[in-house]
Amino acid sequence: MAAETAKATRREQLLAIAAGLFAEKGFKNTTVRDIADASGILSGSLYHHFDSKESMVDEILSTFQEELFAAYDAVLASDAESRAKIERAVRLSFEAIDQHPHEVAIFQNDAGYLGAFERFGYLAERNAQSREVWVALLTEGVAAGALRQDLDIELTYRFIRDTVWVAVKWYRPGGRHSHTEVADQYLTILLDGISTTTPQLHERP
Amino acid sequence: MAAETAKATRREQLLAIAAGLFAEKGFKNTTVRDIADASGILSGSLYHHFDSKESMVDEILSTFQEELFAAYDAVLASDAESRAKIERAVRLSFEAIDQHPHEVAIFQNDAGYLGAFERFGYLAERNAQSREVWVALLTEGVAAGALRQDLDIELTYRFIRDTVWVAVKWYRPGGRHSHTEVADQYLTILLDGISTTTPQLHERP
DNA sequence: GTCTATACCGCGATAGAC
DNA sequence: GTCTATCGCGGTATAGAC
Repeated sequence: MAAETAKATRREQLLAIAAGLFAEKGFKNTTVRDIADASGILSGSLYHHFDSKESMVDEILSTFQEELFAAYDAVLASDAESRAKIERAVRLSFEAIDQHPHEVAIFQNDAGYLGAFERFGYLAERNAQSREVWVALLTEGVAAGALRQDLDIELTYRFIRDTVWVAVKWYRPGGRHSHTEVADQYLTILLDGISTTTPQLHERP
Repeated sequence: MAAETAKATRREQLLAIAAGLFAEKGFKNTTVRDIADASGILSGSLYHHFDSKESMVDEILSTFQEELFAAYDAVLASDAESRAKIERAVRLSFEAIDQHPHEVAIFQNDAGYLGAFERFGYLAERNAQSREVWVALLTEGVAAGALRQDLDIELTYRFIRDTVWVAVKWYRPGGRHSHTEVADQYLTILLDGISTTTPQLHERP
């Protein structure tokens, strides 16, 4: 297994370099030569490790998604309170942005383009799966009385999904705010809003 | 001026077609031949109207941004109450998504790539300008007591900016929700949160 | 596992006829 | 204002030497 690890390590090195470039410049805008240059080898040599540029991004995304959705499933299956589950799902997402910023960025920026190919059909499936997770959490939250009764679940789901993942555009691991701090601020806004007036019972004397 | 209108109209037709393709597939991923095909002419003919593909996206973005920022300036300069100004700025943004979805999508998806060229330096300037508008509105809101004192202005600005514009990914003009309905839901969440518990005074017995 | 060399294609753009 | 024809570049990918 030592030999296998070494082999896998080289592969993963190259994938990590590719992921950084894909995230920074976009899949289509990153050339095979860019990846080779950044790896210190020539473009032809990359094809000893991978079939194609598409194969590289495929492996990057599918590996990440597998890990991420296993984590979501664990939250959904847990027996915590409704509100706690929602908080954990949100924190999980910011943690993913912290630990896999390139993968998240690639998914955010290029899933639309890649999803058009049959090979990347699983991206749409994962999207549907994510929707199910959140709709379940929100529906449960409303039923349990933890969330407002008048919420449009579908709209709220889209807001949460987009507003969480879009943070990858500016969040930098090791920057001024930790991912837990960002999650705290986000949850405060999401759950209680930015206004000083109380919700439901509008206004005070 | 009738002749001029006809001339401008042809130009604008082509730009509108290009904008749709840029928004759908991305700037880099849209070929000059795609645009020509969709316009019913050959690729060479496009160069009678425009210098280059870059010129096209330049004209699309700069025209839109000029209009948008004039609207923001009007809100900022108005003498409405702090909270009302914030609401108007948000509604303005959803209105822009409704009326210029292609332009917003192009900006969201390709500003990063395009901004690297000197020619598109104004994109970064506009970004800074937008930040100034929002930081001013939020600072004013906190000072006036309309917003929580403990808000991280910078973080809140980024949340609002991203969470508003990202709606272009799923909002469809003429779809199930009008842009005003979406803005209503968004403002409700932003200002008051989705939770049923009251803010500030955390917890109950 | 990497390099040399190269095939092949689609891209943005141009020149001149109509 | 559009078409025909074409150039030159840079992209992905391949074959075989080292």
